[in-house]
Amino acid sequence: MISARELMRCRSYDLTELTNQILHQKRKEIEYEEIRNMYLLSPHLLKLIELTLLDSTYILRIMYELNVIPLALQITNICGNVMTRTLMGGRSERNEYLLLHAFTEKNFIVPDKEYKKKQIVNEGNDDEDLDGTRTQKTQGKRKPAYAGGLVLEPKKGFYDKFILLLDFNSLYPSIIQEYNICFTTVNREAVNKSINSDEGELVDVPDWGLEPGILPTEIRKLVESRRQVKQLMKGDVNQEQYIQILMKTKDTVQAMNLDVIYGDTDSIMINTNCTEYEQVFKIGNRVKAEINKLYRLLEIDIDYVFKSMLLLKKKKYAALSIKKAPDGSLIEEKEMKGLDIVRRDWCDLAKEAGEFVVGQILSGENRELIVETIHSKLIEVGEKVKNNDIPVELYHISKQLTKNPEDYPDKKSLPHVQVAMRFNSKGGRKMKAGDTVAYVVCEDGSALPASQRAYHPDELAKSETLKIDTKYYLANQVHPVIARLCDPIDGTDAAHLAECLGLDPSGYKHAAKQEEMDDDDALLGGVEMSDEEKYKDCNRFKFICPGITCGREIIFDGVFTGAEQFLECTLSKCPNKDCEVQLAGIIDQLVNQLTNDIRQHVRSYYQGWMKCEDTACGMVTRKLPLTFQRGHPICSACNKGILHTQTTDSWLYTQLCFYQHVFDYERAKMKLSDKEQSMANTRLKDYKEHYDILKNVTTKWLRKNAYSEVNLTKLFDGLSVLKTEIKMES
DNA sequence: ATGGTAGGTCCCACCT
DNA sequence: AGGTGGGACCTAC
Repeated sequence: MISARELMRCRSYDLTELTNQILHQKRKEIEYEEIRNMYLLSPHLLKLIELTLLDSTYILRIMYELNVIPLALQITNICGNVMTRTLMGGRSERNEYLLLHAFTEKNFIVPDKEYKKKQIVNEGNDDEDLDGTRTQKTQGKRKPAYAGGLVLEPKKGFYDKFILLLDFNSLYPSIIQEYNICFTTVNREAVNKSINSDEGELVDVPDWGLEPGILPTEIRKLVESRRQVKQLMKGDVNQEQYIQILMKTKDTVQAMNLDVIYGDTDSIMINTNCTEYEQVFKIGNRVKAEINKLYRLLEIDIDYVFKSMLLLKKKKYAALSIKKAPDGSLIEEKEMKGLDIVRRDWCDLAKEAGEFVVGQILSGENRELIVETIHSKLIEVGEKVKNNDIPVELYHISKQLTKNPEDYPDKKSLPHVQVAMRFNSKGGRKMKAGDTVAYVVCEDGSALPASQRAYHPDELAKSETLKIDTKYYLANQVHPVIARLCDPIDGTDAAHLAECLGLDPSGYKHAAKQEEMDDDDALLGGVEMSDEEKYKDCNRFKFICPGITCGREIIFDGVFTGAEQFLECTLSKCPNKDCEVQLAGIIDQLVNQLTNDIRQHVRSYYQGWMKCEDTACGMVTRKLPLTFQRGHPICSACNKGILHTQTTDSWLYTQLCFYQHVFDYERAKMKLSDKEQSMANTRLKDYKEHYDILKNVTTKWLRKNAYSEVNLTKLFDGLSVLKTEIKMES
């Protein structure tokens, strides 16, 4: 059981489940009451003995299948600990032994191990023992000892363009190597002070000149040997092609807007807005190259290319990954993270329905068709449930006991604890901490809340009166799982989904979708945007006509006006009929105006007005607060929200692109009819140089500023956080 | 005594 | 009635 916990993921780790999962055999369970009876007749007793021996062979065969002994031996050889201890689980002891050997070899004397009690958030005397020592009986949340990985707010929604997933390989080990983090190199006093203070002061990274520490050296050995093993396992598949891609990276000169849609700790997801596999790889490799330049050892790499993706929440998404097989064909694979479907505490009925829905959404089919298919599937599920046409196993819900059942202070409303208590009261095998309890929610004639109507599957099987609570399963299992998946999908909503399942839809709001589109999203969104859309938040270029009798405000929205034989250039003359001013003749004034406008925007960008992200607070300030959380300024008004700059670099970038666009003669020409194009090439062609002058003004500003070519901002935001982390923020 | 933090979701008690 | 905070569980990294 312990080894299986370490080596595989499973709903439950009891022998019946493992035998089923690994050996694909059905183990016969004997109920406690039966055992006594089996002693009454010798054939029955023989049967009992036979079953017991069979259990032993199951255990041996499972260990064989999982390679338990060779793997444990390998770990023990590497760490130099005791093999029985390896087999007993517990990871830290293995690390301790590995380091003890490494330090001893270098003639260090290692201090005795200290056992420290961990601080509980809610200070109080309630779990103080008689002798005054603090116990950890109340496993209330501890205050985290240090800050963990940053998780970017995802740009939720469904994507059908290729998504790149890049991640740092073995981030923490690499950080340790990159910055030479070791017990021997880090200022331990400062670390302890930092841990014990509430402020979480930062500790400096070790000086660059120091000798490599023991920890980084050991980690390098481990990472190297792991890399070798991986290489051996991979064989020579794909290598040639891999290198070739790498070589062509330089060719991708085209400036691109990298749209970072999500990231968790050591990874970044980029919407490439692209539908060509090879092209996606080029983009990915460019990013990779940019980032890897920054570090000595830290290395980012392309992990996945997703063909379509449903991004729901932090740590919750589904995607269709594609890989090239050795024969060149593309292999698709579903990748699901965090969704209810991958959790064991939802019943299979809900999970299977959810799996179907995810499959549909990712299929890339026509949206209306998908919605229709989902609806009819739900109608089918609803009817099957009502007609008792569902195998009872699909209703099983599993939850693990984290304490022994009797140790829960509030067991009344924890279904799995109640079921375990009843099970234990029968005598025989006792369910205890770490066991997984299966239960079903039943109608039992009482009016109690669902959480108090949970029964062991055996109780349901034996009872005449208990019945599956079908409404609970439709409303509280299937519906929420499906509704969450469909949230970003247009054409359906919680109420409609409920209706399909045969539930009363009035309780579910026909609410608008949860759309969290901010300016950034609009700018970089997943769909290819029209120019109007892309530049909708931009300031237009306005100019007051200097004509003595005119003074008209002229708005430049493009190069050409009118159509066909009446086609004109916006620079030819003032739009005021009675005004004779030739705009192309006063190009210097226009250049001045444009330069001023751009300066204004750049200034406002550097002035750095910030706004609190908490809309309830809404604080606007230029004063940088004194408190930071992982590199982000915290609003001093509400002490909660993160302050964001109002004129963002991406906005400024778009604004400059907009000016460029307005004066782009060649590009505007492409959109004209054939007849108009020929006019643009003849009668109007002299205006081109005037537009070019204005266009070049903006191009110069775009070049001048770092935010121009590639929008890596978010990405580097993430990276700077990583840098902060290695300063061991407490 | 027996790796960690971040984060979503459900449920209940408690408050306004 | 509706918000909030904490416990419990499970997952991502």
